[in-house]
Amino acid sequence: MSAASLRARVRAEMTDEIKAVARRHLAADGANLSLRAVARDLGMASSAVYRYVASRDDLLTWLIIDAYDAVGAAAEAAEAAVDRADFTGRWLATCHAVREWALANPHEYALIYGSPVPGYRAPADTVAPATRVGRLMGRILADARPDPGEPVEGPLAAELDAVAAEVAPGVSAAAMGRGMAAWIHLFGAVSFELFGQLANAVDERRAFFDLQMRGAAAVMGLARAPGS
Amino acid sequence: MSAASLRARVRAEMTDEIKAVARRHLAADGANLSLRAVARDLGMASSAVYRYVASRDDLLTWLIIDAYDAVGAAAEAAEAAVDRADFTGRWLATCHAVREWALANPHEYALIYGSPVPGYRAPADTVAPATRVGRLMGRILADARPDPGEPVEGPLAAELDAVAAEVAPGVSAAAMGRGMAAWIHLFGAVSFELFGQLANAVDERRAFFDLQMRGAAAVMGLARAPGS
DNA sequence: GTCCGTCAAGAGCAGTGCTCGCAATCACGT
DNA sequence: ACGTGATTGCGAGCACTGCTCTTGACGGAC
Repeated sequence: MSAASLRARVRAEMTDEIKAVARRHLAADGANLSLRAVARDLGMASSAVYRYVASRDDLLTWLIIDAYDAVGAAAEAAEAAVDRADFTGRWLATCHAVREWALANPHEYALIYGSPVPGYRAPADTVAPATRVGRLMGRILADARPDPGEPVEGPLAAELDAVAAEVAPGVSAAAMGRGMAAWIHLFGAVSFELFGQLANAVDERRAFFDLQMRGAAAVMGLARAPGS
Repeated sequence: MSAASLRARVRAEMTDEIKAVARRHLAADGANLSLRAVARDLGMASSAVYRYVASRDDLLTWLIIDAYDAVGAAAEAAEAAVDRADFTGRWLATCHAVREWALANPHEYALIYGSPVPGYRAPADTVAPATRVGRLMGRILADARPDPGEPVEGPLAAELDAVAAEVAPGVSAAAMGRGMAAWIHLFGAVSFELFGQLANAVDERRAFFDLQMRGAAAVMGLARAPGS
């Protein structure tokens, strides 16, 4: 009948359902989700889900890939809504989108940007989606044509050039280094806020984050946003 | 006999021994250390260690406090060895000390700067040791008397002033904001390196980190290190 | 010398990831 | 149209976890 056999289609639906329930459990209980519990929620024996999921780590990998895709999509959507010439605006839209997604999905954020879960080794499937936000930032940086700055010395220069060639063509090694500083700054700020390092220090979370990311934009050498 | 009764002394020794074994297990297996396993290593029944440890979370809290103290001590020792007038040098010494401690004790680092372990709520005892590295950075910043910069607006300014009053007296809100940017940058960079976000991007880890932290020093407004 | 606090042990509960054999079912190829 | 074989689900079971409770024994304090 269909291109995919009925069996395969039912199987795909089943795996989707497992993923959905697992994501719900992840949101509720964090990374210590239990296969047995999702099996219970699905109304079937724990051993039955092993027909679809190779292991608990396998299930986590699915969720990790989905999470990377979700932040990436959120960031891209927010960035796309900004005037292409407003580089700082594009950068800030990206930052706030990432932060808001993280606040809305804290456990999923922790899954991808927190400490690796013990005994878990990230398979190769996860590296491609993981680069999505970085690539978006690279595009902004390349469009902004930042000041090349003083040349970087040593073997590091070649590596930064390689990174630039991959995500931000035409950007110098030094500017790429500053771009990665902003990248680190972004996820560092979100992680600190989410993981509680800002407790008892700053309550104006959004304003603080905004200040931080504007500073990062300046370091990167993005043009000042129109009307700010 | 002694000031502390014999009972209390034996008890203290026992808890120290438990902590030591637990730290060994943490280093080997990560945050999913099991009380039963450390009990086995100690040659006693799992139920016996509950005489000394209230719960697994309690044990984790001990290790967290120790870890905060250990990074703090490592950073302070490295920073103390640098000429007081060389602010950038003091900053870089702090950064590299933190990074090297983290590389040597990855699981302990993950415990304190990674995602919070699921279901674990950090007790109040952990907040004091947690500020140790931040306070050290504050002292460097205050000594460097950075440019006040443009005033920060809104309620955030008061919060930044309060933070400055606590860790870096005499520093303006804007400069404090830049100092916190460096703070975030430091731990963001270490976390990214340790948690695998730099994989397939940069191999010259130390040189990259050094470049990043020199950039952070510049952003903070520290004086350029003598002879660099 | 008795007494009571402290300690360690064992059994047990509820939960986990994961495996394996058995039974049923149901889409598919002939 | 039908037999069949792959696919699915189940239950029992293993080894493990955190944690509780009871029981027995040791030993310092009075």
